[in-house]
Amino acid sequence: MKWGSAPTMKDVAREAGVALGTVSKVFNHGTVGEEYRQRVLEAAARLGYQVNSYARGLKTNRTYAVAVVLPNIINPFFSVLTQNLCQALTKRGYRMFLSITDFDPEAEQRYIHMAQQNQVDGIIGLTYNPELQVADQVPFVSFDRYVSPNVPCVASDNFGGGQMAAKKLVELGCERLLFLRIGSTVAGESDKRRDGFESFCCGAGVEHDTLYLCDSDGYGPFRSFLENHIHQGHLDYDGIFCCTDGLTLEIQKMLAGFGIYAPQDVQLIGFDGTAIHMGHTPECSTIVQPIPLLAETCVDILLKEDRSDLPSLICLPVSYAYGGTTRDGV
Amino acid sequence: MKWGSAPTMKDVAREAGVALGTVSKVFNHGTVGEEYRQRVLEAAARLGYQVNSYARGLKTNRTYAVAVVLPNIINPFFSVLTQNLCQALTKRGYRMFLSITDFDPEAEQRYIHMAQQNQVDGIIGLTYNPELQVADQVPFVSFDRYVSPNVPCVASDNFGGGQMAAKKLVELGCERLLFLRIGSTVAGESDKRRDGFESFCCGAGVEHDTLYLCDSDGYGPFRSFLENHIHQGHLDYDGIFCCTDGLTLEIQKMLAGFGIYAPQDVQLIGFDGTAIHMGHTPECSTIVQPIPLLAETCVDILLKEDRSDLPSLICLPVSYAYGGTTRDGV
DNA sequence: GAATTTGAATGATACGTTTCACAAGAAAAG
DNA sequence: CTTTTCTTGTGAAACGTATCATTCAAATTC
Repeated sequence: MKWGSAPTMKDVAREAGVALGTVSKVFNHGTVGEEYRQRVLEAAARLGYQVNSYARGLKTNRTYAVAVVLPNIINPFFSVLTQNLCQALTKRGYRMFLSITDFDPEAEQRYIHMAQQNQVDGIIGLTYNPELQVADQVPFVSFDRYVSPNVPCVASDNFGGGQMAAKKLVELGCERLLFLRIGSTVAGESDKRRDGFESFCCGAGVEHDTLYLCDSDGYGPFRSFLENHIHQGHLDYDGIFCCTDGLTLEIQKMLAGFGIYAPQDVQLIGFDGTAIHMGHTPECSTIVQPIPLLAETCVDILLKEDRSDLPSLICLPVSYAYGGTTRDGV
Repeated sequence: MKWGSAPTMKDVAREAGVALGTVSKVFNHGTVGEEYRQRVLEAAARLGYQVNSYARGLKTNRTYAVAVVLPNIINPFFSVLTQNLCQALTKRGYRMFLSITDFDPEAEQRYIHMAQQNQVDGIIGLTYNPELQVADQVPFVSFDRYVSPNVPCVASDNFGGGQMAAKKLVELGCERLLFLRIGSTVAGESDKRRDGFESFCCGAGVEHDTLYLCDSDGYGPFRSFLENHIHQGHLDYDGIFCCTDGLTLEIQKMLAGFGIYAPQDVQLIGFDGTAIHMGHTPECSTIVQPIPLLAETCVDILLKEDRSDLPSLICLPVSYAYGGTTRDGV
């Protein structure tokens, strides 16, 4: 063994006085006699041998690495999701290779390409590029977004969550509901929150309005909208469903600026419930996404051996959690 | 080229009618005639060829991958740091392997081992295992914590930050200061916040107290401490420096429960300032860590060619940001 | 005890690159 | 016209592993 460079199997074999293949078997699933196994393990320990995973990857075409492509991890929902993905992958013996796109469609494509350069056993992506090219070569699971017919999409039951929020608000006495949304221009599963909300309202004959914004619009339009619907210190709506916990908090602050407080004057329900997954009590009443389950499911589907007959959309159940902005205090 | 398996350089060479080595040169820094280069590139495009980075890694011993080992990424400080690390690495053409230890010393050691066996080009770690074994083989940069003599440590100027906080509070009229800390039992650079705080107080002859807790203690002791120092609705301290923005918010809530409000009754300063890096205005006045710079510095030092003569500790400058919990409102 | 099966060690081969010594031709120098 | 220098294409030889067809001995069966 040359000094300075890492010891190889050949070194271990020489040190242990066995054949190369025997050493290989020890570090894989081969059957090796107990005596030989010990000899090899000792020699390996003595030399500080570690498997070279690049040589292994070259031979096996398996890398035990999965690429996770996300717009960012600053948004608590994404950071909690990432952490759960990381744990789910680790549990199965996989490592996580994280790419952050910052919502840049080109970056998304670039990362997907890079990941496919034979470096990864699969990709989990939350992408906004509507014309993303994904080679069938590498297993791909999409989060929240439809990519192409053969790419499974994992998401929360956004429709059900929207219904749940509206139903809850009505049960708590609300009579004029409002749905507020801000997000990407590219539609995803999460936009079904509105559909669920409207479906319930229409079905139950509840008065309701909707304000649907894109990130580029900023919060300004919310402010003017609310302003236009406040008369003599009184808001036209008594229940608001916001597409996100983050938005809920912003709206709460905004309304407080107008002297309108939750839950006395208006009840607010958000979506995500990440605070719960962070071990805190939620800062607002919310529809909780089952993040750990979402992560597990993504990984399960991604690593499924049988790649034929994959589901195209998996919706996972959400739940409601009280968090102070509604009048169902525990 | 066998169907179903990715095309190799050999396939490209055959397709282009050139030698294997020529193809290789095209995808590296070799000098190749313009005509040949075109032929190769076209053939590669036609075949959809992509470099197999495992074979490349095997030959070059360079993987362009860096492992990042963190306790979690749910804490906003860590998630912002991770995002910045990711960007800094990407900018230099490196990929990021992310491992989450959840503060488990064994997991830390396991991940470091794994990272080394996976032949990453370097490791950036924030670890709490006091007896962490790090092979000199792989470059290592530690965040906030001293690991061993030859492992550079990158951190904010925590001492200076502590001084700054105390100074600011005094400038804003505080006369009895309190420092509150909760964190790991393992000491790190961030514990110098207290030292800086005390240094200033002692130097300036300011009355001050300190409460130093570990995670396992929970917030209970804070509550009792504060309770014991409230007499007739009046807190003994008029300025509190909390070791973290998160703690600041907790303390603020706790005090509000006692009818004591910031900044009227007491001024609070936190540490981290992640809200700023997330594009929000901070929720509390705070000492801001220069997270982008921290990330850049970690990466710079990690990837420095000349590994001799590395600094053992790099302290980066912090700054103060107003956030509503002090009386210096803009 | 001979024949057969089983279990385990062996070592050559291939994976897809990079690299390097060489060759071949063109250009420059004498 | 010869010699030298440069440029650029070539193909063989690693890199460290997994695999597989062999081989060899021991265990089992008849």
